[in-house]
Amino acid sequence: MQIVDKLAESTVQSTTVTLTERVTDALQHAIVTGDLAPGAKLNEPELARRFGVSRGPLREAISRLEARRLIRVIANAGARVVALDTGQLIALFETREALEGQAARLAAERMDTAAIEELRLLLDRHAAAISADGGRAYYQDEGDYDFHYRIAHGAGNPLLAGILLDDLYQLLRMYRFRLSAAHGRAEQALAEHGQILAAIAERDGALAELLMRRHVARGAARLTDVQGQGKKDDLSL
Amino acid sequence: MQIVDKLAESTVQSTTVTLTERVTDALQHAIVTGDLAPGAKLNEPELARRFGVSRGPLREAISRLEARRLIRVIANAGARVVALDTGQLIALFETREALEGQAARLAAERMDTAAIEELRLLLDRHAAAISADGGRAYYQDEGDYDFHYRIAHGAGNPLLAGILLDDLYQLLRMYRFRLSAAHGRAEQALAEHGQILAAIAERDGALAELLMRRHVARGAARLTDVQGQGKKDDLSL
DNA sequence: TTCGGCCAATTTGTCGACAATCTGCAAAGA
DNA sequence: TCTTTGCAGATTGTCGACAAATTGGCCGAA
Repeated sequence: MQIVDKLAESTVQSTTVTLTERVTDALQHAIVTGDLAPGAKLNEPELARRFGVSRGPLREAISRLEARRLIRVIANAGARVVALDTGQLIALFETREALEGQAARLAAERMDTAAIEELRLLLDRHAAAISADGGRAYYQDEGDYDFHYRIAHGAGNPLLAGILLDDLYQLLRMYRFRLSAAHGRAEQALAEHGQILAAIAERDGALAELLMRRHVARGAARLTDVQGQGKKDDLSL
Repeated sequence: MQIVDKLAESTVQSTTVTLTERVTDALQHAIVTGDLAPGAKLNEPELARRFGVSRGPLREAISRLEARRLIRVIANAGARVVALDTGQLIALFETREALEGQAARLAAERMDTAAIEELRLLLDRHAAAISADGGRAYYQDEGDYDFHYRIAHGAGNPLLAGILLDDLYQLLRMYRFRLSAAHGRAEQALAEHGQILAAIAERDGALAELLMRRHVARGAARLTDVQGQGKKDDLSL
């Protein structure tokens, strides 16, 4: 916090990007990466100076990130970065399990064969990356959500995709960032993706949903295993 | 829009309610009831005059209602009340099906016996109201969500409840208001509530989930039946 | 008649100042 | 010494003005 964080310049000159959008992105990044720590009090004048804008767009950014559950605002008392704890992590995965299971079911009903084939190629690329990495981790970057992102969109339900990808995704990233999950079992995760895709390709919605729900629940177990090696509840390390 | 809409005064003097919160409530009400029609352009100076506040809190209210999916904002072009259509209605119910099914499952695991008994009494009250009304409709007011509200809370997952009750509830109310659903089959709906509750009381999460998902899906069918009697896609009547 | 360009009016985004509320510290009282 | 109260400073909420972007209407050219 010593220099003014330069807001990202738009690389597409034909679309207008507001300061609020830029501050939202920058603030989100600072939160997800832990630069602004979980539970930390957010000071408006200070952050406005940091990002080089007035308090107006900064307040709007805070409000947007509140909607994404990264920030909690109490009227007249201020805003804080959301605190992380095991209970919330479990709640997040229970919620995602339901939504991603439904997304997989709907994808089995609605995804066209071209998109399914693209997804198969995507998993091939994942497999190659895992081999190159010696099978230690399943890094997808946005790609961990590239598969899930594709399924969420393939479900053909914009509301469902919006909740998963706009409302919950950044909170999940926050946990993943904090837990530095080297997922282990990369081949297993990839195999699960493959099974889900096979069920979708066979248009078996019930099976796709069941497999996806298991997959998400196993992801929860892996993350809580990592977390179990430290303090049980407080992730504010 | 001839007089200034008086913002509701707080009846609890010990807590401070911001203008933004008041404007959010008033604007939400105007949208859900159709006073501000689906698809309508929102004019900031006009609405600020209407509610007797400056544009700042009005903009904050708009942003909050965007998070609740009642408003769609395009940067530099303005905000509109969300348009309603069959596709979105179906998307809403598919999403609720997944979430409410999960809520029922979790409630079966976690709800304590006192809360279950209260819910049983609640259904008794619902039954009495239906009898008094000659069985024509299952009016619950907030009570249609009194049962669902209770289940969502009984699930013990604040994130899941938040999505259902904060993020999606008002959009659902908007559809219900518009479709004026006399649900018909009041006894059937009540019976389904009863079956869900019985499964929860028996701690049978899988059954509770299945029954709840069916119940929500049937609700979708009823609403689309009502809507099917008018224009197929456009609910902007 | 239709389409494109230009301009003025309006709306949306942002700014900085003022009002309202909260928080922390110091002093006084028990 | 501990607790309570009051006050000052800081922060949050709101206001109105200015800047930036959009929209609609009119005019001219094809």
